[in-house]
Amino acid sequence: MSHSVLKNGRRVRTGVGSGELTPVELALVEFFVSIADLAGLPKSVGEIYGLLFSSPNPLAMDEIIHRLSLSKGSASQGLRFLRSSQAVRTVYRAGDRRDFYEPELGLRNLAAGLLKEKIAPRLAEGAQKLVQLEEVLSKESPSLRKVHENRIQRIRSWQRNGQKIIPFALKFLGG
Amino acid sequence: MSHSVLKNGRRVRTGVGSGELTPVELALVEFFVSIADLAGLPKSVGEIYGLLFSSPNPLAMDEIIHRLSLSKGSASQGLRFLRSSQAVRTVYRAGDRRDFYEPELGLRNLAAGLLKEKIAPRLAEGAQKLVQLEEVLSKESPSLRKVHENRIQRIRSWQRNGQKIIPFALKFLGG
DNA sequence: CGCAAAGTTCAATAAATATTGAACAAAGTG
DNA sequence: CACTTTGTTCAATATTTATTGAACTTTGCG
Repeated sequence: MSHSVLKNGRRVRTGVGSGELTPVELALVEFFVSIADLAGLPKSVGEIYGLLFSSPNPLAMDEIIHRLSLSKGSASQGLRFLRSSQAVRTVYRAGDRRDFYEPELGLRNLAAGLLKEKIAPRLAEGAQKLVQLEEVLSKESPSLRKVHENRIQRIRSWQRNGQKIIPFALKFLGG
Repeated sequence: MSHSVLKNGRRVRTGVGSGELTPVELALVEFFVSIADLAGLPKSVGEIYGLLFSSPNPLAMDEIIHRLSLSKGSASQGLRFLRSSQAVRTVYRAGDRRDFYEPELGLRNLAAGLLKEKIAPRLAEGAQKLVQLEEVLSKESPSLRKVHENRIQRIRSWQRNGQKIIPFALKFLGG
């Protein structure tokens, strides 16, 4: 349990040591891993957010690596994603060169971040495909073209309705 | 209906044959593949829905297999998923033993189906984890427990807000 | 019935994705 | 500056997930 590894000189007090999580931390990490999975994000991203969520104070990357037994690469990439989607904030600590991280706790902001970072670009790409589509439409027989124009209208209507919801849903989550 | 490969060795030339898609079909299939990807569904599911979406008339499984060059297994499993999430309906054709499929075109129903089939079970699983969590909470030091109780409250509030949105969002999508 | 077409299942395999770790860059520190 | 700590990048590898195809079940028809 508490292998409090005194690294260089005097790091005393390590509540829980290397690669181990308390039961509560473990449960929270698992919870967020399952959310990450649902959202199509790497497990490591869920683990990192979960650990930060369970921590009373901000953590630095090396602590995250240690507690979760992650590689430096995964931790760096995971934090980059969480930062860029505003799921995590950096916190500065006097006399420490490392960046410390704390989780965003507002669902609204979490959702908005994911939306911007993960979903919006894909939807744009999809819309792009629709444009290409219109170009080839004219080459079809009139009857088939009518069917296809109809269906594409349908997609357009989906897009409009989807757009309309967003600001509204975000407001809801803002509580 | 105009497509066919006569099995007695002769091919009757028709619109579009084996494993080929017209440009419009291709664009629609790609569109839905990118949506499937966004939603964390297998590519094949997107392909199947896309092909059905582009088709003026219902298609049978063997036609889908042929046009998309899919295996029987993928087609069967993909259709099973689409059926179970109500993204696709079976249509009966007199004198034909095969099941024919047509796409659901209403965004509301599509969304509701995905929600029920893919999302809801995962969220239930997540809620389950939270229950386990409460059990171990009591073993923590008072100050840490306070922090954790707080954060778990936060998750609860996320869940409540999420729930509230759903019927509302569906109504929005209802056209 | 017996046969053939339609559809399902699932172990093996292929394809896609995440993770690792070693090489690199940046930024303080003394 | 040389040195150490911190953080990034990305090719190689491990892990996860989807797809295939052959064996099986089911269904309808003569």
